[in-house]
Amino acid sequence: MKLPPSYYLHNNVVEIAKDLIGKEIFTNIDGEITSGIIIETEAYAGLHDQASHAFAGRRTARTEVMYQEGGCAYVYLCYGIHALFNIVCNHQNIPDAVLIRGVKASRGLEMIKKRLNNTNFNNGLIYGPGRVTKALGISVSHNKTDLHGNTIWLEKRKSSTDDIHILSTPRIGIDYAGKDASLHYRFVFDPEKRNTFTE
DNA sequence: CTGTAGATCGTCT
DNA sequence: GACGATCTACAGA
Repeated sequence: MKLPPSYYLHNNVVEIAKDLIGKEIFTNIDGEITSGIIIETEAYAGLHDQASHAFAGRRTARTEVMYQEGGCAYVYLCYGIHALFNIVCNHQNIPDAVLIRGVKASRGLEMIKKRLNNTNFNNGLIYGPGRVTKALGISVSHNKTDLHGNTIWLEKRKSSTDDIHILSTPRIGIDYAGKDASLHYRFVFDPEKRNTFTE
């Protein structure tokens, strides 16, 4: 049920970001398997998106991962404290990525609680890119991890998500992006319908 | 409940 | 040398 390599090669990263809502992300950290169902994402459309680290072809040691073929992880440190997890998309040399901003805890609940220090568990609803990585045990050391391996991977679920319940809004915390700051590149599963995610 | 200061460090100028 | 795809705690109302 893992998402196939071709899934990440689609040339419209905005559609991928939307489609990722409802997929399940797994991590195996030191033998501890935890997972969460994706409920919030943001698309970063590489070359033509001022909000993207790779805007206008910026190519540095940090952004190099984004130019790899879709299907690997881009994890970087934000504000000196938080690891932010992105899924690299599209073909080689096209630096598209999707930021995972929220999940609903699914497998390994006790471990997830422990990682979150038993605070803000909120019935398993985890909002905020920094908290998602904390809950799943993802750190900057997982940068460039191949998403088809056995450390971090994504799976399809039986019940697909109904598009009607996916809302789009502008992205968060990117005021520096000028006109692109108003693009509806953020996708959220309707908070009022989130109970349909119950197993 | 709303608003804001402080934490903390890699990355780019 | 400045700042960020953030989060938390705490102050004040």
